[in-house]
Amino acid sequence: MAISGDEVRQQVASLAEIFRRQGLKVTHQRMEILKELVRAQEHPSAETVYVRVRRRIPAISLDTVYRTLKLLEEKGIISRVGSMRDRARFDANTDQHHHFICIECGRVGDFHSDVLDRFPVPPEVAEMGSVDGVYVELRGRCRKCQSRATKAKRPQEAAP
Amino acid sequence: MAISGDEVRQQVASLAEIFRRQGLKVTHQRMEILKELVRAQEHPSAETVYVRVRRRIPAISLDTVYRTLKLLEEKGIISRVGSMRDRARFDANTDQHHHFICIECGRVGDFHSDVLDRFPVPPEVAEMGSVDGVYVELRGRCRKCQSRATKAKRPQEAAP
DNA sequence: TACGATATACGAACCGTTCCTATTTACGCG
DNA sequence: CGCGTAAATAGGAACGGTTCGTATATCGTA
Repeated sequence: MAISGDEVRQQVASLAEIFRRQGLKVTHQRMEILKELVRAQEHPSAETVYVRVRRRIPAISLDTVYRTLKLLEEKGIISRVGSMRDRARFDANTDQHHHFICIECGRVGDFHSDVLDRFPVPPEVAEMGSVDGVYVELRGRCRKCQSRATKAKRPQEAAP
Repeated sequence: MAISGDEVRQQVASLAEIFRRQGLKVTHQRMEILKELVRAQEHPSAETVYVRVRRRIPAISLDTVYRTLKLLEEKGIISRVGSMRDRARFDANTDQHHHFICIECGRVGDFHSDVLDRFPVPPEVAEMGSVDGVYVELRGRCRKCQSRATKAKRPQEAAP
């Protein structure tokens, strides 16, 4: 859940500052998109944000919404629910297990964990509904991508 | 990691049985698709499976691969990596938190868990690479979908 | 206020996935 | 072992979410 009520009004006043701090231009469209997202309680889709923002900026384009959401994500101002990979990946193993995923190359590794399999459902979640599965992703960089990055970076680090 | 080596050869012989047990026809295409998936070590995409199976069945269509993978998933014979939702969802909250997601309507709820945030990286994962994030989804049915399902089912249960 | 860099709107393009439909195939039955 | 029928496939067209290309408009600064 995001913030709400009076808090929103206070925060909205400083949303422009968030953009400025990142060296981004403060445009009408960006302000409304971020405002709408902060106000939203339910993790909206790009389309949903688009529809809502259009109430105030009827001429806004869906493309601007997509570009802005992507930008905000890159700057760490917002986040994205779930693992939006480009394509589906399949697994012949249907046993209870979890994944390590390289955020650079997409490599997937399996692992097992009793702690995760037995993770007790927190009371706050129990109120939301019934849980019948735990899906966990550990995200990081695989060996190969790590060493590749090191090789590429060393010259830069050595530079003034 | 799936099974491998001698195990594969044994299992392949009984793959047909897996289909029959589910009341599905045993076709050349299905056999090769499942065989390829069982053999694969790296959670391949539909496209990858397609390319590989085409080495043995040059005329197979990509559509058949997609239909078969979907079918296998529905029957619980294979699984899918990650949360392939239809569209991206965004969140103005960038604090460390996790999600409850209703598998029926897609509703998303946030929750916090120190246990998950502090989850120690298992040694087997440490060997794969460096971990810098834990993403957890508790999957289930939200209150609304639960009660809707109950209402819809009762008449059926009452029927002969 | 004018200028240069950056953003926007719009429509076209993209890409993974699914749908449509004619043809082929698996397999229970004689 | 050949038939008949329901089920599966190939091929291509369609689809939906997302991104790109480009001319125009806007922000922030000098």
